[in-house]
Amino acid sequence: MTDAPSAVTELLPDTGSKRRQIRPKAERRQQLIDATIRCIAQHGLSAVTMQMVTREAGLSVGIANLHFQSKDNLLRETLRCVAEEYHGGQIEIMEGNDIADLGDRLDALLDFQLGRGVTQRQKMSVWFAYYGEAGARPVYQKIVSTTDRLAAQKLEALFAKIIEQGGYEDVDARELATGYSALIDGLHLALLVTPRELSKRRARSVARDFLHRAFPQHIRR
Amino acid sequence: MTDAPSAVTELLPDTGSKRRQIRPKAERRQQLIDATIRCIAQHGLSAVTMQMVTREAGLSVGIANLHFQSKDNLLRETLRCVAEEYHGGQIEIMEGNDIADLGDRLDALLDFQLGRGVTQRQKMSVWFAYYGEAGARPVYQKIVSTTDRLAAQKLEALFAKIIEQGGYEDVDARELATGYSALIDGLHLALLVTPRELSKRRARSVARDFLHRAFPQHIRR
DNA sequence: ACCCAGAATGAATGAATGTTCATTCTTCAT
DNA sequence: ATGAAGAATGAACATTCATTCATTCTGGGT
Repeated sequence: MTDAPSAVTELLPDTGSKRRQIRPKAERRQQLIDATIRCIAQHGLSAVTMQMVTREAGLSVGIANLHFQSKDNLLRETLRCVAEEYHGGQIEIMEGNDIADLGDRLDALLDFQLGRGVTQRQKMSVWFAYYGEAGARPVYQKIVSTTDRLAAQKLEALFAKIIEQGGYEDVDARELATGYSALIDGLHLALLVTPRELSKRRARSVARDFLHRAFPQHIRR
Repeated sequence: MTDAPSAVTELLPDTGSKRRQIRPKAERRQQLIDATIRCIAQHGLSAVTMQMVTREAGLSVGIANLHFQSKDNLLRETLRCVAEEYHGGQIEIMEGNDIADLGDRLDALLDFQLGRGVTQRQKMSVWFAYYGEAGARPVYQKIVSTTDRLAAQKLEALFAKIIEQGGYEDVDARELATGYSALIDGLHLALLVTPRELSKRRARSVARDFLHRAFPQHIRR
């Protein structure tokens, strides 16, 4: 449930706990982004403060403005990081050729979308925290919709191939891709807000059901 | 697109614009909640301030703490208001007997869920703003899940009746209800974040497609 | 016509937050 | 060993925000 200790210094074997460490810029940036994710998940986007984030990262307050120029920018980069991880993972599965059978590839996609990595409460919380603000902040909208569009295109292409292969009638790839994406988002939401009502197992089952109805030859019940 | 003037005083015909008005408690509460909804939609939940809300309502800052005891409470009541409007509307359609044909009733539900009232950007923004914070705020979770559960039960019951009537095989009411709810939520999300990619018209078509696949006799393509 | 219960106001207050920058410390090339 | 480049620190500052409350104003009851 809880994560690893937040301060990197705590993980290193020999250093005294308060020794100042100098690390490359990229590493510090990631460290701060990870801390931001944990803070958003635990306290909510609107309650996150710079002091909270830097303390969670085990660093001083000034460092956040050194590596990111402002709180706004840190939050932006954190969203970009989560979005790229999610969409990147999807795209890798969809356009990779390591899984030949299309049904299996769809299965792998589903496992990724509703599996351990993505549906961790932390990541889901961040995801929807930003969605909540997206209506008022064009920057967030842009980050999400840019990565989103690419993934949607790949999904549509995969569906089109499956439709062709299976000779499915009355199935429109674009329409179905939109529906499937919305379904997955909705299931994530339900897992986040009402986890008692919906287990991950059942969420997967619901999504498989959707796919089975469209592609009965490729996805078995 | 934009709403009516915010200050009630502006609407009244004869009063000078700055005359102080005394109104019953319930009316002021609703006035403040409406203003809060507009503010959240326009600026995002995390940017909403008391001054912003009271100015939007055309009232002084002190009044918010007079009718609600704190900002926290105002936000809570606003969520409750939106949640009850949404779920109440659904339940009314589902358990009302004014629509005899089950297919038509399902159609009415879909129209409500993706029609003018609910998918106004304002309401959707509020809805997801709270979802975003729900992971960190048990109070929000409780408000949403309480109303949610009731609507889910009614939907499951409606689906069960349709399944019985149509003699549909291999369709589980509970599973399908979960999927449909998730789909609608996901479509709302897409309408909010990527309105360019998805029109309301197409969203409705996607949802109808889902229902058609499950209940071909009741919902025609 | 008068009064008063209580609705409404908004300046004042104190707490919290983002950002800055003078200073300290670490590392590594020389 | 030494010095310089720059990474890291955290006290200090200015700003913003929620909340309070002494005061003003309104409308209905008498």
